[in-house]
Amino acid sequence: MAGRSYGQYCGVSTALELVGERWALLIVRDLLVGPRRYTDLKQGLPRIPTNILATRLKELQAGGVVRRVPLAHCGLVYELTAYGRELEPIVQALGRWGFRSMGDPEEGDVVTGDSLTMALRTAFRPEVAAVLPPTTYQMHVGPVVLRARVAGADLHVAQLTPAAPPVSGPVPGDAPDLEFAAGPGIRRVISGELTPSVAIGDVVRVISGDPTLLERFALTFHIDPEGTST
Amino acid sequence: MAGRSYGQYCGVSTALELVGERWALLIVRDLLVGPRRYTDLKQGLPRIPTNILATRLKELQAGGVVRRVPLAHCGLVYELTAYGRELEPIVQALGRWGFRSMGDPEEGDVVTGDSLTMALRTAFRPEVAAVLPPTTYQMHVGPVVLRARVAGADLHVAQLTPAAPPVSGPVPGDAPDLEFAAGPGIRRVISGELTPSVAIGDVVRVISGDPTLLERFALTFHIDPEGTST
DNA sequence: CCGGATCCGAATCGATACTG
DNA sequence: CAGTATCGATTCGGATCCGG
Repeated sequence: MAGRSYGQYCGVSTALELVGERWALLIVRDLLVGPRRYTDLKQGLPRIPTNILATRLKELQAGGVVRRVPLAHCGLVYELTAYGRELEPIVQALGRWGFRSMGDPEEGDVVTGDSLTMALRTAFRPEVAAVLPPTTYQMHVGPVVLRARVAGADLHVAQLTPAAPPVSGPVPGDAPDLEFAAGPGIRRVISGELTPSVAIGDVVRVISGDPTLLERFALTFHIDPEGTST
Repeated sequence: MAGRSYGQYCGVSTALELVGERWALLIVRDLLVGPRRYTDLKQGLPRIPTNILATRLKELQAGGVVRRVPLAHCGLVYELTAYGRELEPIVQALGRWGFRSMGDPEEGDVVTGDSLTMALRTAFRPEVAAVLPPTTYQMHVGPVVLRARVAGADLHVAQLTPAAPPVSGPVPGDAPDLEFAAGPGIRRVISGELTPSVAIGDVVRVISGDPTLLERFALTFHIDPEGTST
């Protein structure tokens, strides 16, 4: 194993030995949304080989980043330790930094519920949201359906995607103020390259609610492609 | 190349495709200190295979992170683009996060001038330094010699290590207020596990100047091992 | 010396299949 | 559901070599 070490006594190289291997930070990204079972992770990372996932989870446990928690009645989940959760600002900063290098999606690229949830949390501007009225957005991106409830400086994202609708009553929470389906171009709305009004009908299709609320959405969720916001 | 893609349309995976490969962020770390020539990078990353270094530099250029700059009279240097420099807070955050997992150095681990320079910049607390008198520290860690000049909220680190001493006059700048040699245990001073007075004679050997200035050093450069500071 | 390119064995990764 | 096992395709690591 000495061959895998960077051979430096340094915080950065130590960090990279813990979470710098291929796929590791994407596993962390998904676990930042919540505890996940092995199968959930595999589904959220469609291209990860199963043996790599198993190996990474063992390494992350050995590094004190992830914990394996047997569930009461069925199966088990992986969850981040407190130490692992401290990676959230780093993962978000990486997401912000990588944001402006995302071109258009490659053939076969997917958007997952967890990645979109983290993207929303990354783009969320609490100080802007705080001065806007509480709003619930429901968005469809490909097969993913998310509900983002913004109230004051707080954001709560729920994934409705693979959930079988409960027999009685609609989805949890109140009805969304705005429901829309977005293509990949939603990225340009988040970055401000595209104004919401232009986006409507092009990359955004409003399903229900007041279309002008898309403006509020763009104010609430924003990533400046120039690094001005750090 | 499609086999190397994470297959996700997401800022984090995009970032990891740019700087997530092995060694890439350590190259960035060294370039954050300043432009470096190929040979400098190779020396600062003693364990990197030369073909990997060449490959990474090409990939980082293709990603717009690094630029290749021919020098006027001799050779050329690599330097970060503006986009690459935006990785500084991320590299620092990784260094802070990894800091508390650094055990004692493994056999063969090295400390380089660039890694120590970044470590100092990472541990530097401008708001604390601002209320302390200007101070110049000169530290020896293994073969590395660094001079850190703290003035108000500003820090300037110079590497004296491999520099042939100029024929006339001493090293640049004024004489250090405190000069000391530190072992790996200096880490415990930075983290506050060890008080400066205890450290003296154990992990720190004062060469010249007032030994009580080590206290000021520990106040100026500090990384809280608990994630309280984020 | 600087800035790599080349070659080769060892380790890892990726894809698929299989099991308790 | 939660992984192992297997195996070819890549990549990594170490060393050497080469043109300026």
